[in-house]
Amino acid sequence: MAAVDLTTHPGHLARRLQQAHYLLWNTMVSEEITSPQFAVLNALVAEPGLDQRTVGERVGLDRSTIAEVISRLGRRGLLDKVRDPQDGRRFLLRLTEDGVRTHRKLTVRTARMNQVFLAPLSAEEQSVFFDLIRRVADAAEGLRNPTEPLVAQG
Amino acid sequence: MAAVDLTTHPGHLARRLQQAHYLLWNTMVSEEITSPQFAVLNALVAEPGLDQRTVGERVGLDRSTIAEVISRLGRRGLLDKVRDPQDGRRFLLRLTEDGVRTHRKLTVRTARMNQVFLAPLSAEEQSVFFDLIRRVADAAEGLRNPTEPLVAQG
DNA sequence: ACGAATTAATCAGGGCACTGAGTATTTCGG
DNA sequence: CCGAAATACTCAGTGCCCTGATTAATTCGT
Repeated sequence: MAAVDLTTHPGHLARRLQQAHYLLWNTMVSEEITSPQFAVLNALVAEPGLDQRTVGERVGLDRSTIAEVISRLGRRGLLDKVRDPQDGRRFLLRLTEDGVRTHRKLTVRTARMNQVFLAPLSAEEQSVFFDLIRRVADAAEGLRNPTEPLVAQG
Repeated sequence: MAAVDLTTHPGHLARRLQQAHYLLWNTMVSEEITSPQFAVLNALVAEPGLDQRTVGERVGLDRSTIAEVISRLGRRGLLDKVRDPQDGRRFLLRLTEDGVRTHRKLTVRTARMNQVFLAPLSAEEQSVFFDLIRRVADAAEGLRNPTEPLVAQG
């Protein structure tokens, strides 16, 4: 009797959206490389030689998850991991030839997939879609991440 | 050099949105009961006596995941599982007293959390947010789910 | 009535995501 | 210089999410 309507719950919608994306990715992009894995490849194309923690920060994966993802990409021979001679705690990451090739190939397919995924929305709606999700996600991230006391000094 | 901008990738945004939601849920709603678990409780408040597969359908969880979630809720004593006397393949699910109480308690907290989560958006923006996400998710689901050949027989 | 197809649930296996605890290395304070 | 704090990474544990294969029960066609 006191059941709520989940279609007005942003968390439920976010989960369903991600599931839908997962499915489409699998059929249109790759069954081997996942979307988070592609995000890591992409980060290392943009900034080769990043360490593990920073890559995680760039793509939004915590320390444990990024370790697993990188381990899988390493096993597939898509990236190399070398200890930083300057700082023995860090591992520096760099794509292999194969990693770069894979990233290039998937970039094309991903673009196609995004078009299909967003096809139900007009161009303006797509911009709004990005804007609204980004604002909600950023704000919620900010709640957890006290980015300095936020004082307006001056 | 050929790196793409992930903030224009709906899949990446969907993942970040869900992560943000996960965090907020943990701090504002419950550390014990997860959002998918709440969805299952909610489905059984609306329709007591559903079988496992149907609950999964209602909340958007596949056969394997729904089995795990239900097993956890059962272990916590929030629902009962009895074999359907009419059809020995099915298990009929029903919340316990404790399950109903838990659902009621979390319903209140969830509403509060949704307000905080959506606070960055105006009321109209929130409607648009729901509408756009729902349309994209539904369309993508439809791609995978050929809802009958769609013939207009006359 | 009886074998074949269908259906509900389970199991094995891979991947994502988080927390808390532990290890190794560097940095900082006295 | 040396011990304490900070930092990068690893490990153990829990939970979500999917696929493909298997098992048990029902239904359907002949």
